Amino acid sequence: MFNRELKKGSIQLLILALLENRERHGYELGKLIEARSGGRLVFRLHSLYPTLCRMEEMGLLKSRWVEKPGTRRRRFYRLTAGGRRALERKRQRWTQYMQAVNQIVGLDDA
Amino acid sequence: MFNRELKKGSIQLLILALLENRERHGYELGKLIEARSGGRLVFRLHSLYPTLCRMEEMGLLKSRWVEKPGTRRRRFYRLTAGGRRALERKRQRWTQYMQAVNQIVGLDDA
DNA sequence: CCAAATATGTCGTAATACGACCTATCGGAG
DNA sequence: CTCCGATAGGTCGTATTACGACATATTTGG
Repeated sequence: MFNRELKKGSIQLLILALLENRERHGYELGKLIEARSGGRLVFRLHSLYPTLCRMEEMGLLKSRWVEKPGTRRRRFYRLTAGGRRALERKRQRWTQYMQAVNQIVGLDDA
Repeated sequence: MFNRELKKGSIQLLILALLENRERHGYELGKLIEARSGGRLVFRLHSLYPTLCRMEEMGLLKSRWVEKPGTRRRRFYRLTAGGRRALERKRQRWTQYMQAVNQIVGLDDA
């Protein structure tokens, strides 16, 4: 629904926020973003996986494989200490960015 | 100040909004964005010029050279009818996008 | 006279979301 | 039983786009 370029830069914030309280796997993250935005914000799964990989390399996430009989294997991600700090930083940046754009575009409140 | 990726996708909205009521030239647009965001949002001029060019090709803007004695030549841009429609569309998209992200990230209001 | 601000532009790079494509398992409908 | 959709993970190449480096020219102020 949204412009591809508009979505750039927010995906990491979204992932970090969804992992704040519990560990989740990639597919779940994609579905959650779609559900919580009322279907308006959709990230393709094949966009999420490379991003998760990158974020693990950056030290923001830690993953582990979980294999249970009766279910397919899943890779669960959880926040590291660095990821938690990044979440706070990105939340602030996002808020300030929103305010800056709104000030110029002439939207007082969303 | 902001992440490069975060800024992608909003520059066209900003330009269209600033041109809503009067024509302006490129340098002025850059300075205005910086000033109105309190210096927080800065787009380099050499990012603006190609964007303005693209937007003119897309039919959103119309430009004209203005040469006055005593000043350098400037290229002024103004909105076309299509640009005006694009502004409304992008304003709505931006608002909805903001709401979707905030819903997931857990920010109630900016 | 020289520096800074004004004013516009080109070229190559990096980041990243997506489309196309691939693999595999599970539950339910036919 | 078979096929399909949902679940679950992944690779590779492409398009978009903001930026850094670089180039150019004029005007104003110290």
